[in-house]
Amino acid sequence: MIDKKDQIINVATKLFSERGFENTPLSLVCEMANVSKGLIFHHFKSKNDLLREIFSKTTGLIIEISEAQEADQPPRQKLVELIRSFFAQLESDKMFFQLNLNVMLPPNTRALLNDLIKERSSFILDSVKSIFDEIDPENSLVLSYTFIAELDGVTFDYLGIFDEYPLKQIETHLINRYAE
Amino acid sequence: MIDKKDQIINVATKLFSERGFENTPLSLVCEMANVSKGLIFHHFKSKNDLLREIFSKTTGLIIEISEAQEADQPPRQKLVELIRSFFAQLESDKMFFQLNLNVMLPPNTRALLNDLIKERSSFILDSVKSIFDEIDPENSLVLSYTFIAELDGVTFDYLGIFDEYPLKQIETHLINRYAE
DNA sequence: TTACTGACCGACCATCCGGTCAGTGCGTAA
DNA sequence: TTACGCACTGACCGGATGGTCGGTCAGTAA
Repeated sequence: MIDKKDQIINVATKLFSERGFENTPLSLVCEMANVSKGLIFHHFKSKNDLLREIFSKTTGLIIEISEAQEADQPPRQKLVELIRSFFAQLESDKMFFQLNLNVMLPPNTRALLNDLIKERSSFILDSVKSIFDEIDPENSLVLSYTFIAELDGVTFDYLGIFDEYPLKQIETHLINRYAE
Repeated sequence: MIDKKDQIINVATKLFSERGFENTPLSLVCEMANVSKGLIFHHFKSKNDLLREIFSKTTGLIIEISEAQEADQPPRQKLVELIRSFFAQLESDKMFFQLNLNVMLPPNTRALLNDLIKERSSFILDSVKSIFDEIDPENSLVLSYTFIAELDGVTFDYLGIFDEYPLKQIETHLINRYAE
C-alpha cells in the first residue's frame, strides 16, 4: 500500500496541472486519493502549503536539465546538450511543465511561490550565462535571456497554444542555430 | 460622466490583469467601478461572459501589431517592423499582455476562451508564415513557430519571471538576428 | 496491561461568491 | 399626462470551499 501522504501529493500534482490550482477543490483531491479532508490538513498546513511542497519538488527537474552537459565540452556542445535534455524532459514530463505554467503566472498563486520562482530563475540564468560567457562574454547576458526566452516560448506555445506543434523540428532548428 | 458599461469593462480589465480572473470577485469590480452587482448582470450574461468580452477586445491589438509592416517592403524588413511594433506594444500596453498571459493558460479560463484563442493563434501563425514564405518557403513553418516562440517567451519572461529584463537590448538582438 | 503517539476520519462551520429578482426612477414616445 | 422601456439598485439565495475539531484505532514502548 502506497504511503497516503505521497498519494495526496501525486493526485494533487495531477489535478493541479490538469485543472489549475484555483479550480481544484480539496474535496476532489480527497475523493481521487481516497483520503479524508482531515488527513490533508494533518500533513499540510493549508492548501497553499500543499502547492508549495509540490512546486518545490519540480525544482529538481530543472536542476537535472541544467546539469545535463559535461564540464569539459566546448560551450556550443553544452548548449546543444542543454537543448536536447530540455526537449526530452518537455515531452516526457509534460505534466510538470504544465503545472509550472499554470501556476507561475496567475498573480495569486504566483505571489505564494514568489521566493521559489525567483530562486529558480536566477539559478537558470546563471547556468546559461556561464556557458555564453565562454562564447561571447561581451553579450552573454542578452544571449542568455534570449536563449531562455526561446525555450520558455516553446513550452508556452506547445502546451498552451498550438494543437499540432512540430516539437522535433523546432528542436533541430534550435540545435542548428546554436551549434553554428 | 463616463458610460457605466465601459467603466465596468475598464475596471474589470485592470483587476483581471493585476489579480487574475479567479481571484477577482465581482464584488470588488462593483466597488471600484461604483456600480451595483445587478448592473453587471444587466450588461453581461455572466462573469465568464464579461471575460470573453474583455478578451475579445484585445484581439484588435494583436491585429494591429501583425499589420504594422507595409506590403511592398522586403520580407526581412517586414520582420524587423513586426518585432519593433511588438516590443513597442509590449511596453506601452503591458496590462493587455498581462491579462492574456494570466488567462490563456489556466485550464478553466482557457477552456472558456478556447475558440477565441484558436482563432487568434492561427491568424498570427498565418501572418508570420506569409513573411517567411518569401524568405525560405522550405522551412517557413518551423521558422514561424520559432519566431513566435521567441516573442511569446520574451513576453512570458518579461512580465512573469525576471525583475530586471533588458527589453531594449533583446529587441536589438532579435532585430539583428532577423535582419541578417 | 497501560499509556502514549500519530495517522486518519468525517461531521461541521464560517465565509465567500456568482447569480437572481423585485423594485425605483428617468427619459421618451404617444 | 400616461405608459413603456431601460439603466440601475441592493437585499437575498444557494451552493461550494477552505479549514476545524473531537474522536477512533493501530502500533509500540514501558
